[in-house]
Amino acid sequence: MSHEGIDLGTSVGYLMKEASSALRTAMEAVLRPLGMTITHYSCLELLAQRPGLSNSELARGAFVTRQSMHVMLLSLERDGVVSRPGQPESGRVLPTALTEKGRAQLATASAAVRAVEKRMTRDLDIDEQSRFGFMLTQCTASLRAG
Amino acid sequence: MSHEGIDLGTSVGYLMKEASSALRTAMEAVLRPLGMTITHYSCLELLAQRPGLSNSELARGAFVTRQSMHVMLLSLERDGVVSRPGQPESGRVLPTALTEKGRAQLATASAAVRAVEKRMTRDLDIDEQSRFGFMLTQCTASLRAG
DNA sequence: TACTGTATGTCAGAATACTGACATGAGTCA
DNA sequence: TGACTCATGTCAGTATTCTGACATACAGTA
Repeated sequence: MSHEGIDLGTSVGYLMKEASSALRTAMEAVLRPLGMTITHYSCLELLAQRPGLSNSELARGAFVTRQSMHVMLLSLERDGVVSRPGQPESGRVLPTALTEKGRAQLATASAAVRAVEKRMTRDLDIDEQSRFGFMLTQCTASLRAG
Repeated sequence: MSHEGIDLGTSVGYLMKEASSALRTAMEAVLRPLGMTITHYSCLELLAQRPGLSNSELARGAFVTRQSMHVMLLSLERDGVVSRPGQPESGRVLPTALTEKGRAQLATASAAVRAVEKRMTRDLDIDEQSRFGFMLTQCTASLRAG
């Protein structure tokens, strides 16, 4: 009576978990010396590309709950890396912005993360990289479609 | 002065994080009704395929620390899902085995997870799936090579 | 207007995984 | 033999994220 389960060696799901775990480990390794976590970095990178993002929007972009992002923003605000208005302009949304200190922090971190990403895909040529990215996007869409 | 960072929309790293986050969410959604977490399920699946795995080996296979797996095994043992000898045969390694209850639990969970994985790759044909898996493996290897 | 549904910011507590540390056992090598 | 290195199981404490909950704000609709 053998278990008709998932062959971990060839399961795309397992391989994806393995790869993302390796990516996570590699990113933590380069961010730790900078005193940053992955969520910390993700938050800064998101704000650099789309300034004024709200707490909830940042949470979705960093793939954590808005509660988790909330505590992250509190500490980033305390450290003077980001700033938020005391009162919302309309509704409840508090748009967040990078400070100069935040931009400086991000510059270093972003270079380090770019190096990791480059290392990850070093065995894939341009066409393969774009094909790979497209497949990942397809997987994401299919999973979310339910 | 624009930020020369990572374009999140096309970054392979970001797309991978997005996909693995979607996979995680989908797996949690099907495992939660069964009263199982992803680590819980991973542990059972590993044991089904390679009976007698030690705590440390299970940890590596599930991509968590051996300390985390240790507390997981304690609760699985308490629930009668796995069993370990009271004393090691040699060294300090305690080989773990699934109980009948554990096998039953796994059968249900494994079917649910297989369905999720199938959904994830439903837009990829056989060749693309194998190509995708190979690319993931390459990424993992490159990241670990440092 | 009133109502419903959806989204937000925030607080509190629980669950989960992590880092640090220690002792034990096996293997290697001088 | 003894010293050294490495991997393991385990304990303790910390950190991070999550779930649950609440009040608030807006858009759409009857």
